[in-house]
Amino acid sequence: MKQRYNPAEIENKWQRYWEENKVFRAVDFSRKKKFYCLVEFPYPSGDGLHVGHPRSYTALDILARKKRMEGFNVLFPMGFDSFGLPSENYAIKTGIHPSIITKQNIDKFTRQLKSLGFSFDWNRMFSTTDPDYYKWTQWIFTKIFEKGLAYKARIPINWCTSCNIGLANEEVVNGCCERCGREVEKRNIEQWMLRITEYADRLIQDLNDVDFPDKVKNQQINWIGRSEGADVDFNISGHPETITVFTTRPDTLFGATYMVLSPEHELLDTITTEEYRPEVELYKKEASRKSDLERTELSTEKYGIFTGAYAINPVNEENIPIWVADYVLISYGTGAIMAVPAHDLRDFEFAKNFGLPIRCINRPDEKLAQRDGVLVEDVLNGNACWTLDGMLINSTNNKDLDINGLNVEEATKTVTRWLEEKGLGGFAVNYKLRDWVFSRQRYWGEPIPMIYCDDCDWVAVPEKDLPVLLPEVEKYEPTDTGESPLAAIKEWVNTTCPKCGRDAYRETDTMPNWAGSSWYFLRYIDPDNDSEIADLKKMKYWMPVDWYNGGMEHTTLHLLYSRFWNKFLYDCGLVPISEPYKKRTSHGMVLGEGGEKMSKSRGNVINPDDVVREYGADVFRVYEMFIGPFDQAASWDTKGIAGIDRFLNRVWRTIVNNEISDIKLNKEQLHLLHSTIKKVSEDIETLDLNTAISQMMIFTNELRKYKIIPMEMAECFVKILSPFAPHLCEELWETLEHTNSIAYEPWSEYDEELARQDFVTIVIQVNGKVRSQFDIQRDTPDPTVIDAALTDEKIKRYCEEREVKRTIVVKNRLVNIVTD
RNA sequence: GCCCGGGUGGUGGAAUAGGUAGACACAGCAGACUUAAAAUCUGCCGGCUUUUUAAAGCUGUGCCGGUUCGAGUCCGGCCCCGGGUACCA
Repeated sequence: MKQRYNPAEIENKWQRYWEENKVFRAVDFSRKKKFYCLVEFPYPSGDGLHVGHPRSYTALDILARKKRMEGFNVLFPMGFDSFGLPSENYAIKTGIHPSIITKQNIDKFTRQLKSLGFSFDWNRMFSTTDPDYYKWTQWIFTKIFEKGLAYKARIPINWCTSCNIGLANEEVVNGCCERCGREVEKRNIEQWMLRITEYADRLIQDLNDVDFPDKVKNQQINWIGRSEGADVDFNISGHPETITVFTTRPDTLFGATYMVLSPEHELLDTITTEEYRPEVELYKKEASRKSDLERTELSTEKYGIFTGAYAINPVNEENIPIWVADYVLISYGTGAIMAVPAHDLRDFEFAKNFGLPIRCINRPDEKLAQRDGVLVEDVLNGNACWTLDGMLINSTNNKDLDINGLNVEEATKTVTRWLEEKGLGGFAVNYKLRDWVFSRQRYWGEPIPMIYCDDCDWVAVPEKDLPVLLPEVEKYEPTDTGESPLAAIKEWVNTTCPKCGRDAYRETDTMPNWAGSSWYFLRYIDPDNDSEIADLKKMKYWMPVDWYNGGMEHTTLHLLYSRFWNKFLYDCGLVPISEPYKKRTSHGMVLGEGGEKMSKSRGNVINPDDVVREYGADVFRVYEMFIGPFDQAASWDTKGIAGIDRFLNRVWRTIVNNEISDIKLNKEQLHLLHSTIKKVSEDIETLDLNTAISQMMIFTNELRKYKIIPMEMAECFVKILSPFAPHLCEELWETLEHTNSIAYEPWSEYDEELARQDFVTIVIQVNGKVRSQFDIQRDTPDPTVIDAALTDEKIKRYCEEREVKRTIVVKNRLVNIVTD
């Protein structure tokens, strides 16, 4: 009589079996229905697998395994996103080539992943650093360039002085470098940019067609930050140029009392008068020195300088002073605003500081003002700011524009139309989303496949010359000029123009690590294709990804970028559908034992290898799923895992040590079995895996009470447990005298009728309080149930000397007796 | 500030559509087995109160109020925690 199973032994045995028999190969063009199940591939860090990784992989492995048993042809691939800084920084420290480190790390990850028994199709594995793969990453870039969506721009970018690297807006967290935490400053560098803004509207629109959590959709929509308004052209007194401003409130045009330019605005030098030039120059210098962090930190006190120039308000020809202030950003809208202090909080604050006029042109709606505790009088006098709806006043030029008496919406429409008619501006849309800074001045990334020729300008490297391989270098550090280490290799940099054959030089920037992950889901479909990114027919069979799970932290970066690339490829006719991911879910983080993030410095890191060694892979998998709701953060509990160890060993003992025979199931057994199959089947589809496991525990606790276990119960149960604990269940399946792998056994089915109970417990309430209960046949008619309730001994006591006014019956649940 | 989540026993968490709050598990306590320990098995386990035990009553899902026969669940106001975003005109 064995007390415990030996995980090491059976896990080894079955992992070998799966590999040798190619059990989890996905078959292209199989007649079965396809299911493409995807998890975000990892960056293979030197630390090895984190316990957070298996949370995502196990959940979708369970889903993938269930789908196979349900007859789907499942594609569940794995690969590695291996370009990036950690390997490069390690190379700088040790002088070992990043490719060697990367290879070691991938080997380690692969071994760890295999030890957990995930049903990946390892045959399709690749790494973004494989030249066979990044050839096509580069090729896609050349397509983007050819379509005019990649361009070089000399713009102020975020520069981390510690990493010596340009950062995308998305990599700057609170004005600091996402990686090292160092403050970020501004620096002008020529960068390759991708016009993701061109796709902004579609990236919002098409969210309607996909099954993503609202949280994810909202975050993407907010990140893209579409806002509608109007562009308005202002003439400048004494200058031929005009300054265009973007406003979401064209209705407030009559309330504009000054204008503000960003310190980086191109017309600032032109319009500044001699008298104010020294001050403005000084202010510009100060502003350029400030980092984004400082700019936002100083946000409490708005500060600016008068330029001496005046703009002419197009609606009423009024001269308004032009100021410069860094609360106006060059990177949004036109870098210039019209200031309406009476109806914009920032302008109000600024006007207060500098004694600029505040002119109310919108009488607040009484109800709204009352709700917000604002006195209408104060707004009318310019002593308070009102940004909400109301009735327009003081808003006519006494000629062709009069919006007095209108509300905000009506006035906005009227003014916008007027601007369009007069040729002074009109409807405009702006986005918070910026174009994607695609250049990195680093070594360990895909070389951007571009060649510069004095005669032909930038020319894309032709397909036949791809990939542009990373050359060997001696030093991996970026140069002090901020250029990539590649710039120092003259024989690599100097080349000839693919167009005209004259001397030319290569781009030395490399791609960001978001590049390789922007299309990897396509490559899994056809990983060995050496003539195109992937075969269109195969993509038509497999795409879209049916279910994509990943971290919440990738919502605004990876998820948006890869949707963008896929849409671009779709527009080129290279992929079959516009939205790559049909359904998206996100897993919560796995925290350390105290609820804190796991980190070496805290010394609370759990190593999956240790857990597998002590308890086995199946216990590890089931524990990670039992730990809490899948989409929420969960903290590791070393004691909690013991409960799962007990559970799986109980399952083992129950089936191995008991008599199992082909006997008929009684009513309770039928109900237990069918309700369990139902619960587990449904919960897997919603990734409520903790409650699925809980139900299987209830089932096991019942089953082990039996003297003789019916074969049907044993078999059905082992099948539904098998996605969770695949090694154990393969072994048990063999014990139950089956010779095939359980992986493709048909999923246990349930009968809706049998899953329901024959007898139900009816609770009796008196005036809403539970007083008694009784069992009765399911679906007993109401009058019978009421009768039974009223004749209940305890209830009789409660109802003595009281009149029963009303009875409420909830079918199969309760009776509530209302007395006076 | 704005946009999302979330506050349930000592702990992780359950609770379909407004219908028995605390499933399942961890920890704890008591017991069985054992020379002993581990493992395993059995029972108890929100708080307060009453009782002779079996039991019974009250109270209880962040706080205050409301709707309802009935609220963890719905509505209004507030507090706290987590995530995202931040002068976006």
